[in-house]
Amino acid sequence: MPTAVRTSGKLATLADVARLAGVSVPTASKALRGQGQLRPETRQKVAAAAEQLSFTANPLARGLLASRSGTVGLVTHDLEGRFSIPILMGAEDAFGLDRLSVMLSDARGDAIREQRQIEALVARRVDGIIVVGYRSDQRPTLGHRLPVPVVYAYAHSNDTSDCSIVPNSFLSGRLAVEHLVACGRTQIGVITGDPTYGASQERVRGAATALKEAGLTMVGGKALFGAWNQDWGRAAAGALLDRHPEVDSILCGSDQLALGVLDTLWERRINVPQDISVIGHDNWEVLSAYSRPPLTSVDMNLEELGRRAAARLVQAMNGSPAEGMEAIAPHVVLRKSTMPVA
Amino acid sequence: MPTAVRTSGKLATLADVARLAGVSVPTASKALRGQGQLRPETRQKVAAAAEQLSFTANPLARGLLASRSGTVGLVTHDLEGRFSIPILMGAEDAFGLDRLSVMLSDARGDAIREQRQIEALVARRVDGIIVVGYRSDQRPTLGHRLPVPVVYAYAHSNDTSDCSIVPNSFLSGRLAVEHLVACGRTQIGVITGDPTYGASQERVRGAATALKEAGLTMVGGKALFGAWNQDWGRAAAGALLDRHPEVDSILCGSDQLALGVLDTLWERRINVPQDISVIGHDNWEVLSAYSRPPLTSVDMNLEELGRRAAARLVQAMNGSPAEGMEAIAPHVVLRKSTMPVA
DNA sequence: AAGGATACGGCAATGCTTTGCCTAATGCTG
DNA sequence: CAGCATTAGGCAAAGCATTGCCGTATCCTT
Repeated sequence: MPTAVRTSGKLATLADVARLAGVSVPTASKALRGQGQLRPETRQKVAAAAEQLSFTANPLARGLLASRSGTVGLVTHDLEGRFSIPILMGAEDAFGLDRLSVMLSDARGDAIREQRQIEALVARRVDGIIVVGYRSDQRPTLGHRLPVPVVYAYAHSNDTSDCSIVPNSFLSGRLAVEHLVACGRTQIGVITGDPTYGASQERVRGAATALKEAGLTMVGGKALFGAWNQDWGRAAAGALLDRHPEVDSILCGSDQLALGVLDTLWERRINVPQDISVIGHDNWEVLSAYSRPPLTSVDMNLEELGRRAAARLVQAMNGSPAEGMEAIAPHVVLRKSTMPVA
Repeated sequence: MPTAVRTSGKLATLADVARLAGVSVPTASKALRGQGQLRPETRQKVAAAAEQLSFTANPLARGLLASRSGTVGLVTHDLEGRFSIPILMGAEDAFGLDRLSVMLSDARGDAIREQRQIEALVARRVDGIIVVGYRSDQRPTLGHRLPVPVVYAYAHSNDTSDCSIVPNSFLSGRLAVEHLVACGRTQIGVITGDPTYGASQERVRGAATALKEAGLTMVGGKALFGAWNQDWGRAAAGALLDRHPEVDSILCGSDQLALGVLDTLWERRINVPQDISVIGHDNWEVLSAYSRPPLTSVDMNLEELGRRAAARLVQAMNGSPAEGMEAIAPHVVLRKSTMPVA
């Protein structure tokens, strides 16, 4: 009997176990949970019976008694997108260690929908909720009237007394520049997306700070803001090259932008990474690993972010809620689009 | 009091509602569920009380009694990948938030892990399970000894008495060819990925069938199998062009392959779509929508697949399990990489 | 051998909702 | 006005696991 799941009809209850072991139900419970005063031999008898019947305590009954369901809700806004998924994986991972199950729901960027999802999760008696935003930016708090703790991930709550876990975008920009500087690049241009994104601005600030520390300035004096797609990457790269042919490296706010930049460089027969090095952001493997050349990119460590969020939530569920914002440090993933000057 | 979630302490129980309404607990229950013989005025009194306290029945207690938890498990193998997510969204959609919640777990392609996840879900008393494969291919059944119904999505079970919902890969290949033929293309080459993928073979079969019906043959006589990445797309396109310069269209087994093909065509200054039309598979927006030119692609309708899987599971949970494999029809998403010959 | 201490394990209650059954009250009919 | 048919709503049990409390059996001590 190798598989543990072998029941085909109803699942065994503790009463079945107790009967088989020849003890009362409470005794069986104590035996399995290591409680009470029982002879070791009794415990073993019960354990054997439980094993034989593949018994697992009904979490509904257990939860009813403990006023804990052992489940957490995860509300996301970006399920088809790039960012929720690693966060979700990290969270699932971390919750698994605490024997918590994740109830998933996708609000698809709709606040009304989100409200309904939250209500549904609360109605389901989840013990806590993680809300994953669809952009790394501020978002409205859910308030403090919910009966369970909430942790905000990726997007942070506008209420500083909430607990939020976010990527360290400032550091992302800084690390990218530091990498380029380490490669001996001195003429660094910055192309990024929608300027209304706080993360975008933060990265640029981080980059600017690092440049200043290195005694450099951004080529063109400022970052080129636009849209988060390949087309803008192409266009912006063209403009940058036309106006500032001295540029020797380009820092991009996303991998998609970087792909667009690579397109333009390719078109103009400019060698990457020798003549111009390119670094992206997000490290979206499918884009970065197979581009030509494969793209060096700043990884936000989203799985770690998910794990942290889960850990914070568990903490809060155990009565020690955390406050404020915690930023997860990114790291640079080296590929072939950057290299030291010859 | 606009928000429905306003509780800050413990959630109201039915006893609270009953007390407020001045009736007994069972009466309150009947009133809210539309059961029993009650005066309309009593029902309203109870309804008002419930509303005032934002009462929702504790699903743990309810589930305990009904032997139904109101949750379904979703085991995926491809959380970071492309395919699970739309399926998951479709399923979530179909279950509806008030009725069934989705418990997510990611087995990451590991059979042992999967086994554990399934056990955990069963231990949680889910009412049913959807297993999403990581490739559209055959996979081993979980057997029939589980206490809850299982539906296989994307990958089908090797046991035909299981219920599986899969993409119609044959039709994918056929539709792609039909589209190219409708564009007046007659020299159609086929580039695809790993030949061990059943879906890959199926698509090629579908394409071959459609070609035959149109009185055509595949350029080079057979499909070029390789790997599922951009590099192979580039290489295979190069080989195809070298050996068969007459080719006027290329059918690719994935969008990534198609991007590689576009690279090579671009490099050789061949006009897409005029000189050679390119069609991809999977319709992965981030890749297909921003390539140059944007890529026409066959969409597997994965959300629909998820919805169907959910519907089948609900059916099975209600006592009418379905058997066998159901295939979801794909559709072609037109973009700029294909056009009629001038 | 008798008294007390200790080890062992059972009883009952708890958490919350649902449903079948039964009683009390109301209304109607002759 | 008496008696039966309805109607309204309460009581109790069930579903399952957990835990505090208490009784009993065992053992030790003197």
